[in-house]
Amino acid sequence: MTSRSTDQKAAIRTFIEEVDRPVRVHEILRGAGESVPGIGTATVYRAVKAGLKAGWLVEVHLPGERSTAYEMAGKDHHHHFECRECGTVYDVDGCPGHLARLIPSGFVMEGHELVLYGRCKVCA
Amino acid sequence: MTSRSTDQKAAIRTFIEEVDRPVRVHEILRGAGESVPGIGTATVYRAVKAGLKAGWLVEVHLPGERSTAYEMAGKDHHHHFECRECGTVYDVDGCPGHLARLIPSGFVMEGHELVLYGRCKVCA
DNA sequence: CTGCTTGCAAAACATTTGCAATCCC
DNA sequence: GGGATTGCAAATGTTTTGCAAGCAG
Repeated sequence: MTSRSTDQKAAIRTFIEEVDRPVRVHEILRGAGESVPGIGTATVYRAVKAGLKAGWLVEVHLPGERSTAYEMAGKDHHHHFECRECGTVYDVDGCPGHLARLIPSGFVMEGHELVLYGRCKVCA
Repeated sequence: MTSRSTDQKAAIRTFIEEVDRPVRVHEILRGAGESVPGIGTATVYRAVKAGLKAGWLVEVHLPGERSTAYEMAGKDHHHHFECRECGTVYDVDGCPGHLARLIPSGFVMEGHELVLYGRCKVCA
């Protein structure tokens, strides 16, 4: 039941830390694959699942994307901006706040997710 | 290239109109299947794709859901609330607004998507 | 009739799981 | 050595596409 350290896990976590933006599994596979050739898809999924449970990773859901993205947890509360031109996802600091006022009484708000989209500085 | 009217297409559109909330393909299949028994999955996907292109349908992406949901277009600007208990998705009127202030200068905002989640009135 | 539509089955993807071989401790 | 871990392949679940048969116009 104890967790062991392996080259694969290290490469996966290091890659996600270094890119510092939401990445999808196939990007992780490519990135971590440079340090550990032959790394398998299942290994990435297992590491990601473990990271979510351990709390050092969080999911990022992007409208229009069929695959889930992930980024390091522990950042300040923030949201995302997806460029419709190049597909890159940027972190956006800040939050509109006071969202609970939007829901009907009797409902309990536990969280929210916000994605802005348009064109980034490079593509505008 | 012309579009013909069929019982399947009518049933699909009618069902989505009547439920008046985001629905997934398997829900449409069940709902429209009551009017047109034997309707196929591919038919629903094709009708949905056509609806998106024609503009009377819009996609709704729900965090944590593997399948995309759809609802009628043309409603007033609104967002969604997903109950973590029963999975039902509700429309939420209103919008935090002033979101463009969150993005760095040089970026151009074209739209946004917001999903609130928690427990609905029934499950709270 | 002509050719758009449909349902079925197979194909394309994303994600998960079973398993034998392998590696950490 | 013992059990966690890995890569592969098979299994799931979602969405798309090829195709022969069926219906709208």
